[in-house]
Amino acid sequence: MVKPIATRNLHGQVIHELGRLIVSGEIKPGQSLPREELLAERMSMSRTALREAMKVLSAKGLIESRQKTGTRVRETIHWNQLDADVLAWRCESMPTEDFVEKLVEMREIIEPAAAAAAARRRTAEQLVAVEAAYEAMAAARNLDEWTAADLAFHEAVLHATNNELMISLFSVIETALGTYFALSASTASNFKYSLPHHQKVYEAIRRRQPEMARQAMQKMVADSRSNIRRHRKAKA
Amino acid sequence: MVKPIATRNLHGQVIHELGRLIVSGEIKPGQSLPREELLAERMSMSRTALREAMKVLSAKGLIESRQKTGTRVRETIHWNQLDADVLAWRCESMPTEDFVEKLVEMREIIEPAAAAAAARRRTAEQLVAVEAAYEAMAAARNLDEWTAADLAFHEAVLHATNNELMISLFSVIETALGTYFALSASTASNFKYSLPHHQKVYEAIRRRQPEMARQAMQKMVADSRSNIRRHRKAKA
DNA sequence: TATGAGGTAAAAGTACTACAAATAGACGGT
DNA sequence: ACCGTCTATTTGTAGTACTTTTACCTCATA
Repeated sequence: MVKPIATRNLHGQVIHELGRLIVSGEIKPGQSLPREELLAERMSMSRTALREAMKVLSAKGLIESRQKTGTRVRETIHWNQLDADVLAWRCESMPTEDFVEKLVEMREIIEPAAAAAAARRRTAEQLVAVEAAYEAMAAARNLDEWTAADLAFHEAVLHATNNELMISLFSVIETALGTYFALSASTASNFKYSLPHHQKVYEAIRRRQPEMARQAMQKMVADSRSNIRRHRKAKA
Repeated sequence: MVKPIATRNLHGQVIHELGRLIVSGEIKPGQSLPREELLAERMSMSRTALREAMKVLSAKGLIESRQKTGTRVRETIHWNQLDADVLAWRCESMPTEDFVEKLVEMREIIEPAAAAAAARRRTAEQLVAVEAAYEAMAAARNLDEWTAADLAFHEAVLHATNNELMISLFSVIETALGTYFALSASTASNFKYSLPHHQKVYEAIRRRQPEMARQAMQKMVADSRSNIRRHRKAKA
């Protein structure tokens, strides 16, 4: 689930490093990178490996290379913002407040719709997966177990939509939940408070009640949104 | 807007070629590619260029390379289905009926929500962009002009949400509209029939009426969905 | 027979070099 | 002042050599 990012490869490290620099804004759009030969030398690596890393970044829409001109960082409009790596890099360097808002907004749009679709089309096996995740949440004895089960729950719901485009949005939910747990770590005491919400969603999906599922999920996300707000105020 | 796909680079071509083969299912998940040296020779290119192409595909989650084992196609779950290229490759080899359904479902979820958000948060400039696109649709004198303006309209709405995660979903809308026009080409005569829908959306965004915008957009998408259905039946 | 240590080879990963292709920008001619 | 041409710079491609990882085979041992 959560990838180790061990990335022991050389270009893996470089992808990560450059990606983070760009996404965090330390290298701004329009700005151009040193030419390959020089950059490779500066990072003490071969041009070959560097180029492979750059290809990956360009695949994610972060950079663009042209002969003679060199390589420049593209406008944020062109970034694959939904790419798991891009999202992760964005969160690494302290997610800004408004980014968290945007993540929550996405959840509010995606998840209720997904829950409804799941209630409509889920197979028996997919229901089992949702149930299993719910049970794991109920049984969780610490925050780690809870977060793992929580993620599994939301992923199972997305899978139950039987729409792979939907499933690909899991990267967003994953990131959103990740930052949520990071922000509301204070609630480590009663981390299970949202269990009833999850139960309602699960029940609605089981009973094939799309509208019920939508509303339950909507409440859950709205609740977690207000929770973040509360936490932020408490800290301010 | 629509990228030329000229992709004169060698590895650009290879990315496209391999990507299409994988996404279309001609090379199935789990299956492994010939080893780099051999594949490079078979495609009459250098290993260097081939590897750069493969890095891009692995960045999109399509393949995975490990030493000794070789390179294998990953399960579809891991594909970045929302990536513009992946979507395009998928449509190139005859989009299946259920894929079109999934695209429409995504539109039904995303666009009404986007319209509502745009009505809430659009700036003056963003409104101008939406208006300009609408005017262009009204002024369109042939199908090409219409499709271009239509795309611009939907893109402008997404931009007006001021949420870049939302904006990244434009690739999905673009693909959906593309296949829509491809399918309902028969309506080339009265291609402007959906103009009133667009007007309502535009008006609601102008007047900052989120719920109105949501409903108008919802109707628009629902209408185009039923239009596809009708067309399919007519053909069958 | 099972099991585990160790060796081997095969494939990807990295490095270096050389050259090709494109093109921004300078140069020069009209 | 304009327009073609030339040049230098930077990415793109190729080829080769070597390194690292690791699946799998071998064989000794329990």
